[in-house]
Amino acid sequence: MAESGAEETVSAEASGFSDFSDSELLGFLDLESNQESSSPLGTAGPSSQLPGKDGKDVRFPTGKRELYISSPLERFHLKYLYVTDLCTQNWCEQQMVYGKELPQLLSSEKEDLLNTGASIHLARELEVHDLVNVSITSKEDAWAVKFLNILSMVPSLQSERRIREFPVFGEVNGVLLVGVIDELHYTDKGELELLELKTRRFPMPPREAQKKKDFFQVSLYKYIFDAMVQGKMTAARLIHHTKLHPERPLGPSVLKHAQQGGISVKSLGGLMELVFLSLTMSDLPVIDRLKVEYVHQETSAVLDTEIVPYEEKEVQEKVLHYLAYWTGQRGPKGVDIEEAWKCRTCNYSDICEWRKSGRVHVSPLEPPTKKAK
DNA sequence: ATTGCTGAAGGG
Repeated sequence: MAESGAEETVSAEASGFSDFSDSELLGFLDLESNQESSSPLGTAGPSSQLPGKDGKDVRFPTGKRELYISSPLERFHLKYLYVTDLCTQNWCEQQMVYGKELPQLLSSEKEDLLNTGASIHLARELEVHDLVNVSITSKEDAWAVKFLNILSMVPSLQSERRIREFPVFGEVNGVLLVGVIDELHYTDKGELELLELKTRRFPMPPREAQKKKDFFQVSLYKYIFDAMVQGKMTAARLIHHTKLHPERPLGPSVLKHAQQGGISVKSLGGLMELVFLSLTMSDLPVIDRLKVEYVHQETSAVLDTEIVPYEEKEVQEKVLHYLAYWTGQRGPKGVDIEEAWKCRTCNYSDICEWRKSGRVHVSPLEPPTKKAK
């Protein structure tokens, strides 16, 4: 489906905004907007509820020796978390923490692995839409681009096309989570299916720990996506978390591309309202099927395909547990002894406090145990 | 502004 869209590159003015890189806007390729597409019968999945009304400002007594230990969320100056933060946390929470504290370079071997995976993903993305560079100079611009992408993708999905890299965001237990869904499409049975592609260096199926993490990832995407289409995420809550300024003028490049996409907005606030209308009024169902596909990087051979059972309670429990670390209700936890093998490939095993605490006592340098047959 | 700030995922 190689549709040629307006391809355009706007180079970023190097005007002191080195902190902001260009953002990418998807080409608006489907302005015919076939809104008459039959709405697939959403086989009503388990209704997701977002707990945590939050909004309660905790007051710290100004009294004498009230010590306030800031939460990791505050210490790292994070207004929100990525879905993949929680997934890394699922792999090893302690490793995730070190990754935030010491974002050192990965080993080049690991870097190659990740880059190869990223380029395979990019190639797939380009199969369904073009990319357009948009100059941005503020976080409002960055979010506006994200919203414009959603506005272009929703109709595309509803006219039976697959969409890739769909942005999601949602409030869970008072914390904003942000992520990107790899792919969404309708199956021939009319079910809305989420597909997560995982590429692998070696032509072997994933082990249990890997699957557990990936299953959690897609389940969390569904949790957030469902809440979005059910109108549970509001502009007000998003603004609350991100501290976005809805009335701050958008940059010229963003405005230009909005116009080219047939969207007339002047402010971020107006754009946000459009997005929430689009999400809730487009007859989008909740996600019916979660699929993870493992593919060999070199040969593209499919190594494993998994249909993930969605257990809403388990997802909620896990998220609650992970967020308890972030909100300072508990300290970080490393892997259990059975998963000490993960330490072998961890960059932080030398300095790992969890290991020093003796909870894991398998040396990462220890040779693999030979299995006598 | 005194107090600032983030492409997400990439794979194991």
